[in-house]
Amino acid sequence: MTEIIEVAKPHGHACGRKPGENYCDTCKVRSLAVCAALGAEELPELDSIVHHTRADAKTTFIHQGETAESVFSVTEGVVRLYKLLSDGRRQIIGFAMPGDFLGLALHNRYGFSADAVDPVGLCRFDRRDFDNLITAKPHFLRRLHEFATHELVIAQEQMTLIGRRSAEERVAAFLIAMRERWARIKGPSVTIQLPMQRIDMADYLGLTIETVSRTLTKLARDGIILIVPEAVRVLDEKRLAAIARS
Amino acid sequence: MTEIIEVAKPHGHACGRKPGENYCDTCKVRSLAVCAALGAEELPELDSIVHHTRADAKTTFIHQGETAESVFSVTEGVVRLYKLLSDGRRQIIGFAMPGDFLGLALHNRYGFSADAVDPVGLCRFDRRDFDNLITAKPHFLRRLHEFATHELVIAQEQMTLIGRRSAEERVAAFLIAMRERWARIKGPSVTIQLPMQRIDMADYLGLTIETVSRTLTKLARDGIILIVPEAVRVLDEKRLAAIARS
DNA sequence: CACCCGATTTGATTTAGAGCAAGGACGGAT
DNA sequence: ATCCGTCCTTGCTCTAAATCAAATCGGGTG
Repeated sequence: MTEIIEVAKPHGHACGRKPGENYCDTCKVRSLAVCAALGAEELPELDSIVHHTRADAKTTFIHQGETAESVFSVTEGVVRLYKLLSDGRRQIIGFAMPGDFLGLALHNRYGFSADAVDPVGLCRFDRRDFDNLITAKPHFLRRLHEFATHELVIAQEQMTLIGRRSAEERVAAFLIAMRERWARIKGPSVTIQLPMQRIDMADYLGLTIETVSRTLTKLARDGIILIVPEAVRVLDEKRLAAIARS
Repeated sequence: MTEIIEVAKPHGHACGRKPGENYCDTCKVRSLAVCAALGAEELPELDSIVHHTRADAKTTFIHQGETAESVFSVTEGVVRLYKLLSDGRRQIIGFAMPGDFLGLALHNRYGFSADAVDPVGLCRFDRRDFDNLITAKPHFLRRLHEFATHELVIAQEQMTLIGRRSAEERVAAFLIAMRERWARIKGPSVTIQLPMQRIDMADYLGLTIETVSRTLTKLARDGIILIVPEAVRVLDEKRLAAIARS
């Protein structure tokens, strides 16, 4: 029942805030997020409808089937998005990271649930407000559309991964994808942060926790990676990529 | 090497065509397609950039990896969209039917191939022209974005289907999905047209041809469906839905 | 009509990964 | 330091679906 915590704003919108003084100005992930479509002069408009919130690790802040009243942009931390079947089987449809937008794939109700893997920072938008912004700013809609088509590309690649590739290929491809995503946010590194649990990787890759564990162990035994807490270190980039490419 | 055939237009755009006289006016699937976003007075603009084409059964008209110079709207027939791995494994990422749009999930190059399952009618647009139209008409972009988010919802459901459901559940869900799609186009029917081959269903569902065949045979033996050439007849809707729902 | 060829079905066997059951590692609470 | 709970790993067994191998069906063609 834990819900997300709405962070109080030091300056209300209607108060005497000086022009240019807003959160979005100093946002570290603005250039990655949908917000990058808006110029500096438009930021106050964005700032006036954004609600800065946080979600504690392990809390669910989007519930599959509920009326979709908000959309979110992730500023910090990692979110897992998943679908649940009636008998408890789960498919993780994606991990959202800083700069990612949540709320593309929805109609009136959320088609998935979302929870914080670690402590997460979010910009929440009322769907109505967000819709008005889209209508007023076609270039913003365009950016959103680019995000949607990019998500679609990722989803189709994931279908191929799950439908046609072996456990080892899936795990290797996952590691490389995570590495590239972190690189965009934090810059390149041989250490791939994996804040999610093994079961999350399994539910993302259409495998079981045991298979993921065994596969990582095998990659480590083969000298391709080194398993460390919350991460893996890449030892043999070439071979890892070769496995992922199939 | 067979390429799509560009159909000659009886009226060139620059010629003395009377206002209101264009293909889109009489298009049977306009209300289903992206084109529905444009009012009657805007149709000539659409008509001026559309190229009516056909693709014979079995011909490939989008090649994965090639520069994406066109986007398409399907007016007739069924198209299979797929990704190929270097060793020949194939994942069909979707079947496009009349009203569907091809060209959402692309950047500079096509990320998938497409070929005609049966004879297909297509509206082809030059990407540049299409882009100009989008820029000029925000409501058209909006419609396109709705198509993209809808595709994304479908893709995420497919991920769940492939990643977490049994062969029988996959086949049952596929049959029901096909039935609903035909219903939108042609109206409801107990006969589900299946113009694609077993191997296409298999590659769509992440299974093998033998498993698809056996599963259909089992559904038929259980009195849930009747297998007929190019289609199946639904005999027990309730049980079919129950299997698909999991 | 007989033949051919591709698609599909069916049967027999194998296997990748699932499922089950212990251990082990690690972090937080007492 | 010890206990406890969660997560992760490992070993063993089982099974759903893959793979291999024939039939069988059906539509076109000479």
